[in-house]
Amino acid sequence: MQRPFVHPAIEDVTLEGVLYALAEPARLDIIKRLATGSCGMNCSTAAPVDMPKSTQSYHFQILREAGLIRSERRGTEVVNSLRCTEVEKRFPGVVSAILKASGKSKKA
Amino acid sequence: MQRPFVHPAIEDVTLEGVLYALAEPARLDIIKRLATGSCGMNCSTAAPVDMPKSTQSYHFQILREAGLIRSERRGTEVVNSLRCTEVEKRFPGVVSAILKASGKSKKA
DNA sequence: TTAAATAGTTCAATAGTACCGAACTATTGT
DNA sequence: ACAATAGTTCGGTACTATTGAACTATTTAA
Repeated sequence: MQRPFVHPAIEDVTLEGVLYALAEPARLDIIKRLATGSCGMNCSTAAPVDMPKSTQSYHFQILREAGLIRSERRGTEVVNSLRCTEVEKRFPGVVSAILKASGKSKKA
Repeated sequence: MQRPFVHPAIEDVTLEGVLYALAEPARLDIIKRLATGSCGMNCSTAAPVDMPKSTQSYHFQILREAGLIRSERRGTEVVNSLRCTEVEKRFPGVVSAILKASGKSKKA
């Protein structure tokens, strides 16, 4: 039996959970990818290329439970979309500043 | 022999490191405490009350290596201060938005 | 100048979390 | 009904966090 996806209500979303989720480069990557496209993406498309499916699944679960994404099954795939508007209202500037900063790399 | 404190140059500070450091509630707590006082604080003062010293030391090291604080020995104690201005210039809005958001708690 | 007090660091062992292959579930198309 | 596709769950291994005990650094006082 597969458990249905759990999405916390926006008022139950915690800053700790959001930061924890975004602190992992692979997960921040997923969020960045979702942020570029305007529509939802399936897991394989949103995740880094050579990441094992079980690891993908794990990271999507963390992002979902942190309140950053919404996942819904559409046929054989699971479509993931950002909950940016809600999260931005709850913690103004946090996710947007992180996304903006995420382009920067270490200078050589 | 005790190793001297290591402080990364601001251009070597990574978003990943900053988020990782702040994703831990104990460490965010330390940063919040340092942000309220305008001057530096020793480790015991800045850390949560009943945290063992070895754990304190570990967390301060993470914050230091992430580039969020500067630590310097002053007599028997180590004075820690924020590197907010620098970090804010490198990743505009990130730390300030997190600090602003950090007051919010789950609704009952 | 040594001894005690204070403040923090380091070490090493244990406890907890992440990662990923293998097996499983759900849905669609033939 | 069967194969294909997309993702989930399980369980073992590998990594990370936490902490008591021992150590280091500095100051103060005898």
